[in-house]
Amino acid sequence: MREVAGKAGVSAMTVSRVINESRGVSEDARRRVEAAIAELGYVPNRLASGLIRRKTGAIGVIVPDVANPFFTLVVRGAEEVAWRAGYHVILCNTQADLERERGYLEDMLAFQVEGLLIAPVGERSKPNLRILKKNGVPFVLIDRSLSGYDGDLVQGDSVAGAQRLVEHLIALGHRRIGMVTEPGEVSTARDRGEGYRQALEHAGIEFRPELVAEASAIDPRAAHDATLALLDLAEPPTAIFSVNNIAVVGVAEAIRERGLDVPKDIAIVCFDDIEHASRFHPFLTVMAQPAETFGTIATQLLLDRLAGRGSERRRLVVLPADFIVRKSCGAEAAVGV
Amino acid sequence: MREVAGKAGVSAMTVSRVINESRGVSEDARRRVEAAIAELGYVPNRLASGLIRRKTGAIGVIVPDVANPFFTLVVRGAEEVAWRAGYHVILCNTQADLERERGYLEDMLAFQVEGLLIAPVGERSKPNLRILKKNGVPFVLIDRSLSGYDGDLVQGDSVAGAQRLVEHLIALGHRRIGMVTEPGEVSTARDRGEGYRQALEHAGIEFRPELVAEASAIDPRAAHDATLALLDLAEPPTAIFSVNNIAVVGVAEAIRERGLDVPKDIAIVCFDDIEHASRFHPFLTVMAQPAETFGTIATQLLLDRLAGRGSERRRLVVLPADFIVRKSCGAEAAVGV
DNA sequence: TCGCATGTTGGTATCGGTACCACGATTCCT
DNA sequence: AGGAATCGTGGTACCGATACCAACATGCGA
Repeated sequence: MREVAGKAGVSAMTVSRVINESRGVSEDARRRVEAAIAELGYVPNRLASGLIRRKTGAIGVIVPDVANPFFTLVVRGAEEVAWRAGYHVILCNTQADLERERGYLEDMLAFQVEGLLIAPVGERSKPNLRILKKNGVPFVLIDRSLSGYDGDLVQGDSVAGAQRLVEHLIALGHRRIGMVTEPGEVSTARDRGEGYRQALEHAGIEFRPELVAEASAIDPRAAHDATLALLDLAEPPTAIFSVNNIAVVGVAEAIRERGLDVPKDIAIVCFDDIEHASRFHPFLTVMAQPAETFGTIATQLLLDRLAGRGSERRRLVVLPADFIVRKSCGAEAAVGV
Repeated sequence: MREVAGKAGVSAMTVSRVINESRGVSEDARRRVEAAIAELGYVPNRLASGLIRRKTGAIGVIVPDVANPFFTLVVRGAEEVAWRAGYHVILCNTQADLERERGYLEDMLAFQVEGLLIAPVGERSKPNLRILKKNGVPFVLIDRSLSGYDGDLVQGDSVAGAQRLVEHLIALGHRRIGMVTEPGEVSTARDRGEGYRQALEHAGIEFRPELVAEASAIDPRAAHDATLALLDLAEPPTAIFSVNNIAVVGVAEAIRERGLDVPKDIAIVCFDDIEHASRFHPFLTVMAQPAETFGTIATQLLLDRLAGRGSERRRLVVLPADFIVRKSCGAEAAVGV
């Protein structure tokens, strides 16, 4: 920087003013400085300015798995909005591991990010979030809530969505409906289970615990194993509701392994669409969540807070999902809400 | 930090030593400092330490589209290796836009990242990379090369892979084989086109330019339009080779739109697998690239350079793809190389 | 007993910018 | 014309950590 100042025949202060486009610089001086910057290929050091201004222009996004199509889109949406607002995204992938989540949170603080978007691993993430509170860094939860959490949150309507999917199965005549779910510490899994139960109850069908198989992790393989357990019951289900798009991959593999045909032998529905898969081969009946919108809105909420425009109160955004009927249940293809 | 020092009854220097685990601190002092850190929830400021040490512990990853399953996996692989080495990943999404690419590159420099992984937009990215050279920041290209580039590079064997796919189609009796490709400024598109031509040549089939449709962008919609042009030819192709997994989504949509059946009426092959889609519904015959490995190896190369372990010469890694025969060509399913 | 190596600690300058204040030169007002 | 307001500019301290050096206590060998 001093080099630039020397070349332009001005002081470092004036260079700083030019970079930050603050007024109070003569046209003449500005031109000389800009010429010097271009010639030297000078790029200002954000660490230094961030240090004194306490603004880094970076926000952190922490998700369990970027390779999950849902979170991929969330990240893309977040990145898009952040970019427009002049912010950068530092992406962290926790692999659904609490220790890593904690490590990343601390590191984000160390990097002085101005705020965070977080899809927490689960209930046990609470102590991790407390670190944030303690350091006064604003954050917005995405997709998953935590019991007792009262901050900003963007989530889908898991209860209603799950209910709608199961009602669809019931309307097609299914009575033994299985559910493949993920660990109960994830709020969406709990909510979708609740929707599943409500649908059964409204239809006067008894809830049977043995028809709910909990996968040990958010992973197709775990869902695959859970599905096999359902299929090997004395009275296997005639339809399966998969808690999300990752699990449904394992569900399909297990069904294929048992030589069954979808939808002839068994019907499938699931939460979350599989973007490219469904365009390539529209087959699965799903509740499609507007994943990218999760990212854009959450980022918007965060940016509002950073700009001091956020209201005092918490802001809770619930995004509805689209019910898309395709072929995996044998029903006539049609689109409804 | 001074607060911690005060609480522990030592100087800031000693606190710094404890944080950095450097020796020369008594057990007694160390314990007091650690207690103070825990009690105050103190997190060291990386900006400040980065400023003086000229090490930020961050690397940048710049890709055209994180939502592309290939790059998603690349990012996951990179993040994984970086994390193990104590580095963080700052993710940038250029949307295949040159201006954004340039903006991100400058911003990464401003953030003082120690190195970069880049999948460049295309040939026109060269001036952007020159900025990096000028500032002496090491970087590794991923997936795509640039003519005349002589730095580190991790890429797939596009020529051989494409050739293998087209040979498969020829072996099944196809003679009019179309190709849906992307803009020629992307090296992989050029290489795959080359493989396509070689396969035809070896089989004594004349290369017909009208059977190659170039999509205007890396986007299913553009590929869709290009495919329609092929299907509406007086003599449409009996098979289509799609340049990648994103394009094939548009290809399939166009084929469906024309009321054709795959593989009965037309065969499809493509480069890159669609991870979740292929597990859910194994259908498409593809050359599956080890995308995650692209990320891990590229990051490893970069880390080597950062540690000064990189050799003087460029390092070029070419990863072979797996040929996976499924149902989209009507051939018997089998796995080969 | 002295000199010196070793181990522990604190002081000071510094990384590269920016906030804040001060200063001289204009311009404008009454 | 004299004073105030405005503009352009530079000087200095400082953000929070670390490199480097100096200072001190201790223990050892000669």
